[in-house]
Amino acid sequence: MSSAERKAREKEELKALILKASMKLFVEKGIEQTTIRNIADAIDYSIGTVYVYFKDKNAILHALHTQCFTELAGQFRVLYTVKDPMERLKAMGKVYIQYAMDNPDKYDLMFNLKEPMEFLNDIQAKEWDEGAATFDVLRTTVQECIGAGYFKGHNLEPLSFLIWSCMHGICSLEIRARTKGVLLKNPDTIVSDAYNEFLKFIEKK
Amino acid sequence: MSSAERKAREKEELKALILKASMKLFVEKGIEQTTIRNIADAIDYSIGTVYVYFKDKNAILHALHTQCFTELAGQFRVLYTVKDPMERLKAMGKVYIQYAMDNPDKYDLMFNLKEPMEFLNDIQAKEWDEGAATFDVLRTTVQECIGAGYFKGHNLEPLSFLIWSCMHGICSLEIRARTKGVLLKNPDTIVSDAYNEFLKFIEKK
DNA sequence: TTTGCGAAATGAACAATGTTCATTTTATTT
DNA sequence: AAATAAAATGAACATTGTTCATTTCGCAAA
Repeated sequence: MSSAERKAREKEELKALILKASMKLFVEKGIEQTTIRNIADAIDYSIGTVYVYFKDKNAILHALHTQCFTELAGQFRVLYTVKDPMERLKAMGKVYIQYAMDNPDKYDLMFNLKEPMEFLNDIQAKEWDEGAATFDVLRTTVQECIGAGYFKGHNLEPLSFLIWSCMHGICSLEIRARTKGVLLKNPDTIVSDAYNEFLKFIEKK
Repeated sequence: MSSAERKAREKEELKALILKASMKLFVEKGIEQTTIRNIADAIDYSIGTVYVYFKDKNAILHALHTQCFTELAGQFRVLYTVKDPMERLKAMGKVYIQYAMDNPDKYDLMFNLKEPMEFLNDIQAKEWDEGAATFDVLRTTVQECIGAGYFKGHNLEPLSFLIWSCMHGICSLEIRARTKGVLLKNPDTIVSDAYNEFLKFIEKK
């Protein structure tokens, strides 16, 4: 049975190789500009082989999407050591923004992916479960902040959503502005400056 | 000279017709799924004609992009009657969110458009000038709010950006969640609920 | 009315892409 | 060594954006 095991492992490895090359090309040239032929070339396999391992181009996007969410969730793990909830909340924001700024293309893939519909019905849940899990971490932290006397008069669910929206909005607008090369008075510091403004709102007891 | 004038007018009309049909198809079937042939069919002209009036598919996207920003700017015009700056700021948020919720596909077009690069160098400025102009209106309002005693200890530029980010984040996440059909505990009211949380932060003097 | 000319419209043709599948190659077992 | 299963292949197809030589049209001049 060891040969079967090796085969299974090799299959996984090739699958991972395809994903790695795809991500590289997506980041380099953009999703639209990356063709299956490009991917196949990059890993020295034929076009058909790519289709043996992934149903279609969307399946690749899909897998990378999940991968990115898992990666971000991983970044959040360091926060479990931060006991004070407000400190943790602030750190979460920093980590989130840092991830988006370090990986603008991945962030784009995570949130701005134009999903060609059918995978809605298909596997739908999986990759957004990762997103939902991350949101749970945020909600819990906000809950603890409320317990510690912050956010008086606010409601947990919409407040958590608002906080996520703020972070997402900052990252989304910044990335968009960066790739277009337009507006924004202080492009270098606007993100951290905006984040500081955000802190002034949430820190008040 | 009247025939020349009429010809010029007819050209503009056909151009507008192409844009109208394109927008309809984009909203109906999505940008990727809308082909030049579809557009040509919809207006009973040939493929080539579309290319007589627009350099390529991107030029069409581009024109619609500008059109949407102009439309949103138009919605803001009602706000000029609101004297109190904080009331105006709150109303701006409402109008912004309303526009995004009423026209999710247009909003997507405005902010999530994957621009195939060259138009970066080309006409770049134009369509984002609309965005910049809108941002100016926001900044001015925030400035007046500060003058009225709000936002003590905050800085105008990053604060304005943060406020825009909040609104954009709310709309962006909601639209994304809606088209995927996932997460969010109270999908029906989450946007207005989050907006209300937002108000609690900014209303404090 | 007829003719001529410039502008507008056309659609066949091309290159590039995602995708399929019958065939070939490779690996494993008998 | 032969047989069988698995994996890899790339030619072929449908669809797309795009181009351009050709045709059609509108209108002023003869």
